[in-house]
Amino acid sequence: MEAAVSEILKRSQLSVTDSRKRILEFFHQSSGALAHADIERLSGEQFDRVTIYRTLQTFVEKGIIHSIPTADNSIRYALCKDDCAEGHHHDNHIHFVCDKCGTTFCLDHVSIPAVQLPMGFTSSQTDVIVSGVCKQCNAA
Amino acid sequence: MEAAVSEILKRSQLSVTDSRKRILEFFHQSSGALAHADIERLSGEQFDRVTIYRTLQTFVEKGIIHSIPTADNSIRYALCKDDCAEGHHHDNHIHFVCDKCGTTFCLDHVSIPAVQLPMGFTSSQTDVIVSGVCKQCNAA
DNA sequence: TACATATTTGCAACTTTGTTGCAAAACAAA
DNA sequence: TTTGTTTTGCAACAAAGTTGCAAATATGTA
Ligand SMILES: [Mn+2]
Ligand SMILES: [Mn+2]
Ligand SMILES: [Zn+2]
Ligand SMILES: [Zn+2]
Repeated sequence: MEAAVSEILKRSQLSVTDSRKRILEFFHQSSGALAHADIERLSGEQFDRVTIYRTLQTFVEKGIIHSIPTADNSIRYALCKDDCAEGHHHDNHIHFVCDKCGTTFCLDHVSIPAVQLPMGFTSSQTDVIVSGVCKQCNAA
Repeated sequence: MEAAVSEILKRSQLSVTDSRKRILEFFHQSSGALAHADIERLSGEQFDRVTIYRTLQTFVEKGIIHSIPTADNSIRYALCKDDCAEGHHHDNHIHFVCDKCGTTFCLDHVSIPAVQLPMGFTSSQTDVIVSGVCKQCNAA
């Protein structure tokens, strides 16, 4: 794990530092998306708040994670899959927020439905956020 | 206009006050959605920030306006159409954010597409935010 | 390995955004 | 007009995010 995250950082031409390794590990260990506050909690007093802000920002720029808009207006982040690179995200999937456990999932295999816009409007991006109850919570 | 907004307030069983009338007028005069900061700017020093927060909250509860999730994580609000009432919103439309002018539109006549969720997931609500270039900006 | 250079971090100070309690002001009903 | 209820503004606070800068850490080279 430790070696794997270092590789990812190097591939993105980032210096390999404690905070970056640690924060990237959190994402690999988590099933859902993480907010700034989650990382702050997970890391205890290990890093300064500012470092977490800057690390998340850097990861987004490098195409390592993407940010997720949610209905309750809290920014969350999740790992990008394959083909995101610096300045080029290709995260064409919908997001699901569980009303029970609060987890935010990337549903990678559900593609974004096409919407028919009124005349004159042109679209560059479509975000879909579905809320409801997730698999785990429905089973329980 | 002044009389019209007073009517709406009374219908929702709200006291008719200066701030409520004024803020509701802003929404009727605006083509797009408004954020708290927009209202603060539009009203100058006329009202306290706290009053604006409380007024928006009250309007949402009464079904007069609805809040709109946006990709840049700023809450915006727009007027509800017909059949929203206290505690019962029926705003089944998508939202469009223009990358050029920044305006957020409610596209009332575009219905929410159905998405096929993975086994085990059940949905209660779907939010769709399309970004791109709006009619006005495309024409210009 | 040691050094020089470039990058990142932590701290402090600050801004912006949002919340709460409470007394004064405004409103609604009689 | 009077009375009781609701709303407002103020103050104080909490949470969230930003910026500049010096110290610490990482990287590439000798
Ligand atoms: Mn995602
Ligand atoms: Mn709307
Ligand atoms: Zn769940
Ligand atoms: Zn536009």
